Amino acid sequence: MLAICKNKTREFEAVCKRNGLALTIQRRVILECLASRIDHPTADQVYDDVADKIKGVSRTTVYRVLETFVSIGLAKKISNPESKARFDADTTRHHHLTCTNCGVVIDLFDNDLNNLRLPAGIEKDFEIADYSITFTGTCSACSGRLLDEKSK
Amino acid sequence: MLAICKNKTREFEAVCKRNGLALTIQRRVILECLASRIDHPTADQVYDDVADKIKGVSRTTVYRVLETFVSIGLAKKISNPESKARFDADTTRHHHLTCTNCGVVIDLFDNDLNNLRLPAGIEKDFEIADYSITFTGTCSACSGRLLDEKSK
DNA sequence: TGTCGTTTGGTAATAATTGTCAAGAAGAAA
DNA sequence: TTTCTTCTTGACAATTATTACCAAACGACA
Repeated sequence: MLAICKNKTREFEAVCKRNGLALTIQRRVILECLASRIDHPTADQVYDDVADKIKGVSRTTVYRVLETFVSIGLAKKISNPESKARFDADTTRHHHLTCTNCGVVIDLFDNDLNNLRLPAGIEKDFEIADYSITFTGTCSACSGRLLDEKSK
Repeated sequence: MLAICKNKTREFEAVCKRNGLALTIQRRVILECLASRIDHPTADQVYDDVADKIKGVSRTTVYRVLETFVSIGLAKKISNPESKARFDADTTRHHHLTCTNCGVVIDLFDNDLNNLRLPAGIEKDFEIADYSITFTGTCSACSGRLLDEKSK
């Protein structure tokens, strides 16, 4: 995890430089915060984290910086059925288990799923850059909770 | 398409009855509207459609009814990276091409993709109910547009 | 260190969604 | 079909999520 963060920091500096973006404290801390989490936080959740570390950060800045990260490829917005954006600093191909009960999003890494044979002929109408599979269902925490409620 | 709508209407009546829900004009029209579209509209887009057909519908009602449809299985919220919910009356397994430029969501039906071999051992920690693949990239309309802009 | 263009913070505005509650319709019973 | 009960809706207020704006502050480079 630490190694990942270190690499991410180096990537951050390189990508910012390449894109002519200043290395500000805000960008640095927001990236660190996002990269250290595996729970695909919303912008507001990132803000809550960051607010403890930088006195007086603005919510606006967090939203703006996250958007910047997406545009330069340092982060991704992940697909989810909620009506708010969730961010992920891991931009490599992987998939998600999302609990329809509590909304938690769990990463799923799987080599076979990363190398699907795509249906022939699509590329004519749509240039596919990447894909991600969203598995919907019930996480183990919610399974237990739901069973408990039924047994009452 | 008409046949699909007819089936959907029958399903609508059956499912409402089974769940003890009244067959109101609002629910009927909202379902018809959603089922007749293939573009995965947001709640507001559905509202715009429905507002023409029922005098004085409330936006609240549209949001509420769509949520009801999801809870009784007549519709799904589809996963997308935007910060608003999109709905789909087709609850059978299928996948989506979403354009990262304009946001359009195109259906993709493919037998192979519908029968993926899931990684072993997951089911212990997460009960998978279904899955859907989101392909991200550029739709043909945007490809053309982006090329045009470059050539200027 | 000074300059200059980039970024940020604060606030207001907008978009998306939800909560509340009285009035109005559906469905069952008579 | 009329009445009654309960489910739904509509109007409006309240939240939540996100964006726009602009003056002040900061980072990069000479």
